Amino acid sequence: MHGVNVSAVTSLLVWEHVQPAAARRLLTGAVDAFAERGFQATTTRDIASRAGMSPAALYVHYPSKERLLFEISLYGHKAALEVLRSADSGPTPADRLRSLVAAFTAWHAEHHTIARVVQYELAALTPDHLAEVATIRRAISAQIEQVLADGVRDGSFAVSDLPGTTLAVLSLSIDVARWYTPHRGDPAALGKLYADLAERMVQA
Amino acid sequence: MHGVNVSAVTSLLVWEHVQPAAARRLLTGAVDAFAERGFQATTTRDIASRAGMSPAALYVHYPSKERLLFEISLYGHKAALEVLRSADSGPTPADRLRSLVAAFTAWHAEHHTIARVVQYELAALTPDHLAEVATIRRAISAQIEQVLADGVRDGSFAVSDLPGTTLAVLSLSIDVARWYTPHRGDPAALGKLYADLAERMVQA
DNA sequence: TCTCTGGCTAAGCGCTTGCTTAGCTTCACT
DNA sequence: AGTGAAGCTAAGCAAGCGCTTAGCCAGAGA
Repeated sequence: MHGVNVSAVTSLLVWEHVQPAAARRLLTGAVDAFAERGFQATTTRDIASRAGMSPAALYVHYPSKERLLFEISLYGHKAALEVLRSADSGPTPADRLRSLVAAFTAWHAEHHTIARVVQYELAALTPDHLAEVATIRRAISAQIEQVLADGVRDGSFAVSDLPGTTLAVLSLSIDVARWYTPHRGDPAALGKLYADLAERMVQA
Repeated sequence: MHGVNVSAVTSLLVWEHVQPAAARRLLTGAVDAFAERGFQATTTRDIASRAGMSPAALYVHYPSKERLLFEISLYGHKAALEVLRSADSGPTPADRLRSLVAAFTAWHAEHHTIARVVQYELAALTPDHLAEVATIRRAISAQIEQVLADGVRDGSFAVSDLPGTTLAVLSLSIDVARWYTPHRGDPAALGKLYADLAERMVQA
């Protein structure tokens, strides 16, 4: 019933590290299902059938449905943080901010199914798993806050409320995961627009 | 088990039009539960027990769990649009934008439980109910887009991508529903901050 | 006083859920 | 050829789901 679709094809590269292939098919199926319907509305039978397997096969590779969610959420958070870390470059705070926002926004558009799970399914994680993921989330916002602080210090940014503005900049990119679909334009172009808007939000 | 809490107290004024009182208690219980766990993870038994009733009592007042969601979502959307309409005033587009963003943001903070249901539970509505709510959503974004267009026309705003910027301004406020909790500060102060940020995003 | 209506509960129905069990097949390695 | 592990399926279990049924009770109207 479920053939190879665009999302599964892109995911092939993203989830290359997941072995064996059957475990990866279950995982990409779960990403699509969780993004589409949410964790609670997704059944293990749905996930298994997207991977072309019987329901029981899921438990050969993952001990529970929640563990599948955690695997996705953890990797997604790590990927998002990595995107920010490698984008944080440029001669001035303004350049760095533009680069950060462009990359973070484009990632949320490009990987909007993963991003949807990362941003909106936290409540379904166990307390332990949530705590692990929360650590990465703090690192993500710290990355933005640092650039804003650097810009304030050298006088290129005028920010009255640093934590509040950090959250606002993050919100801009994160909310992309809520509404983005491929027909809404090129992720890179969206990233440029948002980089522009973010810069104007803070520049002195 | 569930006593009168802050949320229920505030909701008393908001949901005054829902009669009889038992139907209102079910509705406010559902708002809290849906906001906390999401629609799919909320059971009719949970909603009923928050209202201090047996599970079957829910069906005396509402024909289904989805109908309860629709009632909340429809009223929430209407309230959000009303907030925007009555805030759209001021001599210049910049004044109007500031007023709109401040009010819309403060509403999402003040009524963050309702807002959470409004913004993040659309997928659980039936197609018919979703269509009805989508009409209001279009009116909401049209309200923002109009002010931006007016500012562009009189030269006070510089906006390269009107629909994209409209969406970004909306995102700023909407995402508040995702992270806001009462200990994160005064809704009005947050509204002022966001009004400031939005104005800077677009001003020429 | 009797009856009707609105609001409620106890019990439970049919179904779906996450997950388990038992067992089959394939295949690398000896 | 024989063995063990890995990967899978058919079948099904206990629990929980949304919702229904049957009936109780208080209070208003005749």
